[in-house]
Amino acid sequence: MRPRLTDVAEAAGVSMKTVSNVVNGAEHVREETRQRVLAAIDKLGYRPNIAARNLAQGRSGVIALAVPQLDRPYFASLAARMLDEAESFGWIVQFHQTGGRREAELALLTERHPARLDGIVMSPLGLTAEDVQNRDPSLPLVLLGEKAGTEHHADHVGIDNREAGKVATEHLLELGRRHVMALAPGPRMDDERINGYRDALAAAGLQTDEDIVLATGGLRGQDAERTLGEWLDSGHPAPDAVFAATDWLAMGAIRALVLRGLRVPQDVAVVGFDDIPYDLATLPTLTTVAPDRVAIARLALQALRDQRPGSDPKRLQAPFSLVVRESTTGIG
Amino acid sequence: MRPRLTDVAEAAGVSMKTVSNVVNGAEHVREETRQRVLAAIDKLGYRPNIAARNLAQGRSGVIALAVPQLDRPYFASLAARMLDEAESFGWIVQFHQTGGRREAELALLTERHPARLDGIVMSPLGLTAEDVQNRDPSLPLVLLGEKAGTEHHADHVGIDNREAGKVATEHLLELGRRHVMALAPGPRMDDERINGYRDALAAAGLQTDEDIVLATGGLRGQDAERTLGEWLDSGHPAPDAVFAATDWLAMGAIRALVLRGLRVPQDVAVVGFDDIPYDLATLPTLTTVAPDRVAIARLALQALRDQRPGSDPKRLQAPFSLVVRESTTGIG
DNA sequence: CTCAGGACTTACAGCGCTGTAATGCAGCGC
DNA sequence: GCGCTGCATTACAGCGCTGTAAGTCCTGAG
Repeated sequence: MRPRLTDVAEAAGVSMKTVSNVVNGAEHVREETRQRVLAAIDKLGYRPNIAARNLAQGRSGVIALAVPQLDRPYFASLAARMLDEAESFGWIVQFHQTGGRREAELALLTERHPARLDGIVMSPLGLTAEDVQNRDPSLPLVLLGEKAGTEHHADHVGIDNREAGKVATEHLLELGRRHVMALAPGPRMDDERINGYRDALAAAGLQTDEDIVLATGGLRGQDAERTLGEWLDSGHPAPDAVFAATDWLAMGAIRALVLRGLRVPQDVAVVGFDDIPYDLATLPTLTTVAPDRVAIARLALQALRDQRPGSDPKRLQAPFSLVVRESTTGIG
Repeated sequence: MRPRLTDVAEAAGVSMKTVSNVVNGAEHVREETRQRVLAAIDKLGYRPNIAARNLAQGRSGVIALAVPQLDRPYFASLAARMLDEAESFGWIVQFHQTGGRREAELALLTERHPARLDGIVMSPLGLTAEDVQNRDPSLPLVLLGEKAGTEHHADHVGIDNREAGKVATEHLLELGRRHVMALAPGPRMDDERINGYRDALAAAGLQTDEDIVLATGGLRGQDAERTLGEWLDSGHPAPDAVFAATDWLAMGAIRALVLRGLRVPQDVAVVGFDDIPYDLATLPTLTTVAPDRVAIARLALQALRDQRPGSDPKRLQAPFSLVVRESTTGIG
């Protein structure tokens, strides 16, 4: 049988509660007592029973992490880091896949969960600002990512997309490219990443040509491949660089370019965004904006832990970096 | 306050235990009583408290899923399906990343977990057969994947790698290729996937040339790129097809080929293995063996649930299919 | 030397649920 | 009409922990 608190208490010659205090790092335990208790814990191999602790505390020790799809590399790598960090917060992470559908996201916020959750970290796609506003305020919520509007009504962790878009575009300009296309899912072309792109052009004294800010109409590589392909096929001159709002779009763009005989990066340099892990196995490997996922995870969990019902939403920013690879500087 | 079992009992005019029986679908409850209880549950919006149930039952409702890295697309997509299936089994899935390190994998099996686990599903890399054999038999364990040896001492779910390797190679042979190279992490060249490759060659009346069964020495794309690159650079004639034991190796191989002016698939057709999700954004998209991940997840969880200490290890096989894409049949 | 007050420790109830044993109550055979 | 059987239901202890209130012991000021 697994040792319990009482067993340790008996072995150490103290009360159950004192052992509990030691385990939970409470103050007001004499050093000598603590040592005796720790020795007993060690000797018996005691580990606390989480179910009992949660029952007594009225919490579950479980938080939910909701992403559109776990098998999308961006979310997988984010989830991986979230997992690492949650461990040090003492949380078990329950994963959910929403498919980006509003009803699935909403269900998580409103539904009574079989296991009461201590909080939710969600990367929303379908959720509206009202949905977030009308949620149960007793269930801590932290939002990730870039779904405009929602972030005003709950704690939010992200990176400075505008600045990142600017840095990515500046990299292209520094390589001497002057005819830089932007590719985003759109049609909402007010995306912050694209605004950063505009900032960079403006700062370089160039005028933004809104005709080469293309909306792909979707997030998949194929969407970018089709959009850019049609654009090229209709006789437009090829750009000498492409800034894509996500890595998938960048990869799709590279397909469209290469299939038409253009060389990347010699003819067209391409920058992506997200740094999804593909193990440097694509050709060419992708220059991209890499969000600091460890920081995102840590900030999100801290915010979740420290959230109090009724307090004002916090907006937190994690750092990012530009990772330069073959798609802008070439091979070798 | 959240309604409890007693609240429902009071509302329905029965005992707490009867409500419990209804909730848990027990027999011996009169239909009329059941209806009354269900109405009360519905009216109060009752949901069971998992922490309390687990405490009373001595289980935790949590299983662990351990994979080397969650941000590797293969494991991410497997984890995604595992999550879907676990829901219908009433399990919360606790994810773990082992990095493929034996000590991390072993720790999961031997360590006392803060939350007692109801079972572990693990994709082992470092674990030895002895480690598996000497584990705590009271903790149900199901192994996934292809770490030879371990599967004899615990329930195991996989696909028929040999048959799959054969099917993949046959596809290359059917395209008229005759000089088919095999690429595997090695140096253990008894890999079942490669044996399937040998089977296919033998069935076609071709002799296996063990000189073109190359060991990459690692799982990453770079490993395959370097291995194949060096082989080509040292003057060997290029094969007209490559069967790679994983998609990453296939992608690395494609890099090595294309960077040397060979066209895929015109000069060299390439088949991978695993069907990791890259959204059809690579160029060319990869022909590959796609394991049925839903089946794998379901079989694994069923096995976990039905496992009894001391019973003989079961070996379960999930189906697979060959997905034909550009890397063998070309573009368009 | 006394006593207030802080440091440390303990006893005990109770978190919400389930398992077990016990009880109630028909219907049945004799 | 009695005991028996088996279904339906109940009472209650207890899962292992933590919060609270109530101690006990010691120190230093008066």
